[in-house]
Amino acid sequence: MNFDAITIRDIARELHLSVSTVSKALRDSYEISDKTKKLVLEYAQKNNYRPNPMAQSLKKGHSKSIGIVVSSIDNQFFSQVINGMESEAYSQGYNVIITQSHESWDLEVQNVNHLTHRAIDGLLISLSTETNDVEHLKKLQSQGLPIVFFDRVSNEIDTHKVIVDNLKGAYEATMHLINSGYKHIAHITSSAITSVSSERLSGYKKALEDSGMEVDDRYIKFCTHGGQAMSEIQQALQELLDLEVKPDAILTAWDRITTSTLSLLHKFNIKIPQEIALLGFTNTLLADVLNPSLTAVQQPAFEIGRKATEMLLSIINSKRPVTEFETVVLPTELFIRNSTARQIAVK
Amino acid sequence: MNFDAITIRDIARELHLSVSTVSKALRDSYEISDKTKKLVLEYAQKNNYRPNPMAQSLKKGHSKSIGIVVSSIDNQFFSQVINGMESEAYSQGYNVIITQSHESWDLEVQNVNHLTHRAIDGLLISLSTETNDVEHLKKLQSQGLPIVFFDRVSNEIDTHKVIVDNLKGAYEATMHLINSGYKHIAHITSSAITSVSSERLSGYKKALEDSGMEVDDRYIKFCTHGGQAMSEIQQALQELLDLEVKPDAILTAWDRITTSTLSLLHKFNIKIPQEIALLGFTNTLLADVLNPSLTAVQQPAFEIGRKATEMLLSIINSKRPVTEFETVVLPTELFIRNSTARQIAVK
DNA sequence: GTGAAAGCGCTAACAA
DNA sequence: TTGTTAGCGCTTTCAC
Repeated sequence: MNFDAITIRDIARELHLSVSTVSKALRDSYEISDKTKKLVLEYAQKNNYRPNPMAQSLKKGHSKSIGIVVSSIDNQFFSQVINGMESEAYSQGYNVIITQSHESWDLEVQNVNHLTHRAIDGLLISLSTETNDVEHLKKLQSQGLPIVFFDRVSNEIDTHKVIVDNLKGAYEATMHLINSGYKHIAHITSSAITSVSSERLSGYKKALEDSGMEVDDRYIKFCTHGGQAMSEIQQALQELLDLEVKPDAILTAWDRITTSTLSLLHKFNIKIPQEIALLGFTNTLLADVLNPSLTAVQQPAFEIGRKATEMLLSIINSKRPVTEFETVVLPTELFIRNSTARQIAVK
Repeated sequence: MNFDAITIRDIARELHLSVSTVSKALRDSYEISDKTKKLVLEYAQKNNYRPNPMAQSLKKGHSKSIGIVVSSIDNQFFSQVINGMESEAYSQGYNVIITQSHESWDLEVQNVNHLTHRAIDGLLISLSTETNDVEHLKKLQSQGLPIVFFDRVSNEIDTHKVIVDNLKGAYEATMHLINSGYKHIAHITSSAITSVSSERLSGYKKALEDSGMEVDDRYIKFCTHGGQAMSEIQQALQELLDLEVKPDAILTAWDRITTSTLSLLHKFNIKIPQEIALLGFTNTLLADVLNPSLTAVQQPAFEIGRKATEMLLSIINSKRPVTEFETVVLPTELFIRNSTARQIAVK
């Protein structure tokens, strides 16, 4: 299969002009006479000429597009983030290329390599759960690729970052559970490697400690694959249910873990919140219509994406190397719904 | 900001070799001695050489990547479709570039133009709700860009297509409602322009007719923006509720309309299914844990994506122009849950 | 086994 | 106002 698209050269030949004249006419250069411009433009139009973006990029040294790596787009948090990114990027004349790591380090590396270097002018990335080793990103950065982290960041790399106040978000969430009277609050999170998990874990612990409650490791479960597999979460949950004192509330730290836990509690026929209350980090638009409606810690996803992109573009457009980096911390918001409603004793 | 990445030329200069030798060594050509290969490879490795994909694409005439246009990735149906596409594409050494039209014709055209021509080797597209005019696609196709439609197709363009049996899906869904005893079944769908909507509408009508029930246009509501705006759906719903005989069941034809309708019914404090039953097309993974659990027509999204990609790649890899096109029709599946459960009269 | 050179489609400095 | 030319980084024939 090959293209029979016309090139600038074809136009030049046909019109008995030089390629440069055509090129300039097409770009409406002041050097070219109106008559020639008109001629060229009309011919181009008629023959449906389109510049070859690759040749343009190669020539100009940039592609006017930025790469995005997220773990999974079927996570409303990330799709909202991406909407924010698109919005900012488009407004500045950039396009975005979206790829998914599916929480796998291998795929992350593969995607980054594809997007790599010059094919994109900059990279927006949220690390996969598995990612521990960020050498692939360090190298790219040292080669001059502007990178901005959002959500799951690495502290081994110095660059702009956009995160939320995970500690506070988890703290407030846990406090809400404590204040509602729950006594045995479990925490299901992903791998402790990620910045996000460890901060949320700290918030959870701090709330317990500040309330004079004991932090019991048996109530903390890690899903190292980020809960991509239901089985992983099922096992974590089963272990919690097998404890001599079952938890009466669960704080889930990740979008997918939250929704999966909800599904599993249904499957196990456990009443929420009567038997176990559930409070989760999630950006699903359906929180209100879940059964029960879900108390949730929500992140300003669109703004995260918008801000990260704005920062990335500022690096890209900077005349000189940027060496001063900034970390923007946005607030989370707690929406209280029925899944944590303390039951009034029914007589 | 500019890159100081090394090129094949730098390696050649440093190693006192020619560019062509380096190029060949890098590609492990049989012409090059092991010694030289080793030398080049090591140097490249050490200095973290990466080929410039744009130059490669320009030279080779293809980019090994395919473009995807969907209306919105925060729709589980599309994210599942995309997963299927990625899966097939990766297995054949292709990458995917995802863009969103947000149900807007303008954005669709803009995205297609960006992905356009040579920057991608082929296009997978589901039309936006607004899209009526497909000239932009016709032109591209006539220039040789392989295009495969999925989900929302255009019958003005002759190419491979992957769809589901929308008529049957809607027919069975409506039949389920009828058989459950519902008498006044409303239908909320998007713009009738799209193939999908009109087929589903036909299925709905056919079921009513086959059951000897009257098709009443007042019970059919169109959301021309695909339900992107909640207000649109709210108005449709309000009009249904204002009818002298309120519907006792609603069939929603689109993912977003389904979930929004559910939210609105909650907001209006309408009991589902007691007052109004709800049955919708949706691929959300949360159908089981919604309140109430949602009877849904689900599409084989992953397979749609996989199949469409397989077909696209077959065109791309075809030696000669493909002129025989095929439309694959996959089945939908009806999952019966509580949102349509006929109430046993409680004494 | 290695290298010179042409060219993918486009842009832009410089000539005419 | 128009044309010539030299690349952008890479691949690939064809010489040596």
